[in-house]
Amino acid sequence: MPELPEVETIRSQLHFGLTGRQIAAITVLSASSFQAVGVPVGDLVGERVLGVRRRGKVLLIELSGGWVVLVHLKMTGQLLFFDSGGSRTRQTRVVWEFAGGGALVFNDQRRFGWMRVVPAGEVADEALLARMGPEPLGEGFGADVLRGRLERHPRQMIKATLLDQSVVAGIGNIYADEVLWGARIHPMSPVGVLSAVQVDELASVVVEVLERSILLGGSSMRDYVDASGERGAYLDQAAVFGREGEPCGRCEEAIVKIRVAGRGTHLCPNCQELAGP
DNA sequence: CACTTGACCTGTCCGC
DNA sequence: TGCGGACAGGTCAAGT
Repeated sequence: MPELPEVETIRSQLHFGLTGRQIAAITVLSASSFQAVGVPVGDLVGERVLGVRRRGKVLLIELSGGWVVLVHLKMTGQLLFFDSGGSRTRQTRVVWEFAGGGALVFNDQRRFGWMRVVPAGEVADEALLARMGPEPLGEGFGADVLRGRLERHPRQMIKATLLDQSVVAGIGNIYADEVLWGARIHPMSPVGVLSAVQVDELASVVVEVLERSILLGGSSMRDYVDASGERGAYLDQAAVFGREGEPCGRCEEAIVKIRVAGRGTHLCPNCQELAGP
């Protein structure tokens, strides 16, 4: 569930809270949640946090000593920062404690998420990162870049393409639906039939929606909270996601929920017409 | 190649 | 009240 706006919200909080802290202990309560191949966990004790970056939905916690810890929250992961103390729950998988107090707590109900320790020089070799497409909020992203990425998948349904992290980084199920409503594109439209105007519109809506969500603290379905435990407010004003049966904000037609590419998909059947060849 | 299904997990919600 | 099943959705691997 955490997509780009949620991960970015956590990133900025952790960058502020963790930078400069020294690791005093790491406790792994679920082995599959903490992947450190060939790296004794004890080797990280004493290292300091240099900063926290983000690539798509992946967080990169940079440590002294040449380590980087990648974090993917998948659907139910939470990363909570405590300035002092730090409380655990039944879902707590990993706890970092810092010298002088404070803790980073990784909760993950379903254990799909992970923390992965990687030497800094090998971060670029991570397949997930190596394949990842452009950052939609990065410099240079725009209609031309998006068009270039979409051209590789002319027959694919646009929703499946937007969910493909190698096309554009950071978009998940919630924002794919929101963005397609904003651009008035049916999620099942083949990429190749979209007009130039539609692709232009899509590129600008992607940026608008993601930026607005960051301002609102992201989306909280059930599990997502930011690093201080707060829920996000984006879904309070979402256009279609989670609003099946409610009137479309543009035309009053009832929002419907269908299945596209194996995912629950929300759209307005009136203003998102299925483009055909 | 495009698309679907299943796996990875756990919790909630629905119908009977 | 209990119980089985569908569903939730990020990513990868395997199957159609």
